[in-house]
Amino acid sequence: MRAAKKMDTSCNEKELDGLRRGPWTLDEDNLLIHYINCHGEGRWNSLAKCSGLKRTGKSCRLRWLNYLKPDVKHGNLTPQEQLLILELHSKWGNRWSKIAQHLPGRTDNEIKNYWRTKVQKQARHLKIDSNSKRFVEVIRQFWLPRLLEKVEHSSTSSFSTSTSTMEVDQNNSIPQPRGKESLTENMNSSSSNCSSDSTGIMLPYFPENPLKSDNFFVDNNTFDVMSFNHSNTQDLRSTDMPILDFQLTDDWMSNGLVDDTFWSTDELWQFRK
DNA sequence: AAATGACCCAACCGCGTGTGG
DNA sequence: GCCACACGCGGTTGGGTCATT
Repeated sequence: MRAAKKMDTSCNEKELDGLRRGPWTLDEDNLLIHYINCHGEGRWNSLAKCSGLKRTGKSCRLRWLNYLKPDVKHGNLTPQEQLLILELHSKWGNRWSKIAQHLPGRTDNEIKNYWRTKVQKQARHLKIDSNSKRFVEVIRQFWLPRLLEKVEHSSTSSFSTSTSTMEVDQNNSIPQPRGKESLTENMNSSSSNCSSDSTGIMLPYFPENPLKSDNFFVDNNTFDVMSFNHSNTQDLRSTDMPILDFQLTDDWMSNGLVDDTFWSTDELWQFRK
């Protein structure tokens, strides 16, 4: 475990005003877990004081929610989860906690790190602003079809249908993957809600503040990543996209790159020199 | 084997929001 | 309405690890 490695290094630990900072030790973790098991979580400042931890309430809360909480998943994001992140980010932007609500066991911090290290990295390589419509289009045209194939493959090999269907809290605002603004839906490029940018490419419509748009609130409560129309991915793959100076690697599409545990975005791009 | 740079992620910080007195 | 406090969110950073030269 990565944290365990860090626990060995106490040289970075700082103490300011009697409060410790930096990596958590095993003893601190155990103390926090034990205290929460006995008293429950919440009231973080008093928890920090009463537990005997020389940490701020904030630090305790973060450590618990992001790492120690039993239902926190550790390990690489599945293709299904990556697909969902791309989909939801296209709707909500950097609303990490909101996105995380729809990925059980994943934290906003983890999703945020994924976006910054994997997705934004690709945007940098392509010299495209990751928040631009153009990058959304790149994702829509190239990235999602591959992820869908990946999802499809993993669902037939190791995932059951139920694991690819994500239940969404009925009481919360619910994204509509099949809706007008769905990235995946717009892969069909036939949506009437597309707009055209200066390149003449049809772009999906994204309201400036999706949270205020009724279009994102739906009347069903199931997000089924398997329900997307996969048949068009072949068509998309053969579509000419002359606007960008890169191409997808053929290798990625071969069976050899299917990995049940993690899909590297690096496999997607092969840059022309 | 050593040096260097890139990558990754846990943790911190500042700020906004909600709540109770 | 105002204030203080607690909590949560999003952005950023520090440093350990990995890959490359």
